[in-house]
Amino acid sequence: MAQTLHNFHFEDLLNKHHLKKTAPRLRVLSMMSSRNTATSQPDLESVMNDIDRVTLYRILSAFEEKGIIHKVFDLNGTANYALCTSNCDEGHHHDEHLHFNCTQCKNVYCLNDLQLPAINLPVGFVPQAFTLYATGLCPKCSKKAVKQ
Amino acid sequence: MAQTLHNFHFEDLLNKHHLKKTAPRLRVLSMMSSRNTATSQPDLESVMNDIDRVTLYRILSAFEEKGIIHKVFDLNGTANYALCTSNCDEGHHHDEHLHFNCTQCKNVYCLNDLQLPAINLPVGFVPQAFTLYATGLCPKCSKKAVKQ
DNA sequence: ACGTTAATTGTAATATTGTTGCGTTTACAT
DNA sequence: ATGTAAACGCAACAATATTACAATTAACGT
Ligand SMILES: [Mn+2]
Ligand SMILES: [Mn+2]
Ligand SMILES: [Zn+2]
Ligand SMILES: [Zn+2]
Repeated sequence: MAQTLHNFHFEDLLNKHHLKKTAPRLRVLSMMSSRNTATSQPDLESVMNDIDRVTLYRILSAFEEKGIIHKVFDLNGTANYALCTSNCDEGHHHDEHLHFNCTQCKNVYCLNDLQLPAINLPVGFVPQAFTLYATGLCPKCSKKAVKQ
Repeated sequence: MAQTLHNFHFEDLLNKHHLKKTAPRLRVLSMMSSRNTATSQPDLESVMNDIDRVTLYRILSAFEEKGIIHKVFDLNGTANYALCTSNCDEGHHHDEHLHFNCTQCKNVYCLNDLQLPAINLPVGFVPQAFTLYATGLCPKCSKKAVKQ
């Protein structure tokens, strides 16, 4: 998100979901909103190395359950987390956008604006949610590739 | 695959890729071809508990590299493996089909016949491959749901 | 302000998944 | 039959995730 988000936004967000405003939670929200790509669990852990690992896992699963963030696995099966932009409710996510995983920088981009085309499944399959994944080069890495 | 595949098919397959025909490899191929869903790493490990874990990992990554199988992460980030049906080459996969993950039985189905619609990405993103994921109820589980 | 309490965090222990190094075995080409 | 590279088994380790429980603290009513 290029937009600067302020702490009281996060505090409101936590309030709304009946979650206590704690330092670790605010820091996680702040870190994730300061990036334009999803944040991997290893990243989160190394940046917030003063916060206990278990606490981080609990914060992440609480946020995910409340519909504040959503989880995406990248090419290597690593968990990445990004703020939900759509109005995701407790237990019901609506993050049916494209996830672009750059093979160079490994970043995962949420392309929220890209709406999925209609899919019709074989008989018997009852879909609940779709996600489209793409791999390739992100704008930064494709630019670099041209220069060389 | 409902079709019964015979051992000599697997032996030919291994030959083609310059892989030695060993008992563990043949058993992995046999197990995977006997199922109509992808096989999870935990499943593989518990069924083949007499084969060393490391050997299984090495077989899986060799097969994946050769384009014999492809890897899919399910909802929980667990690795699942399925035989490639498209002509996948060494290092180049073409498994751009839909992966359906049943929320009930947790099985991952490769819906090979379902071709992906065209997607146009924002400027700068250079795609290499796409995968479409869906979650929901598979035919078996949706049938059970109706009965209750 | 202050005390109460449920929610949250920290700590330790454990489980699961995946990797690396190395010695032994074996498939297969000659 | 024999030599050899490939594959396997074993041990040790690394990374990721979960559980149980004790200590702390944010939020609430007074
Ligand atoms: Mn996303
Ligand atoms: Mn598949
Ligand atoms: Zn990139
Ligand atoms: Zn099912």
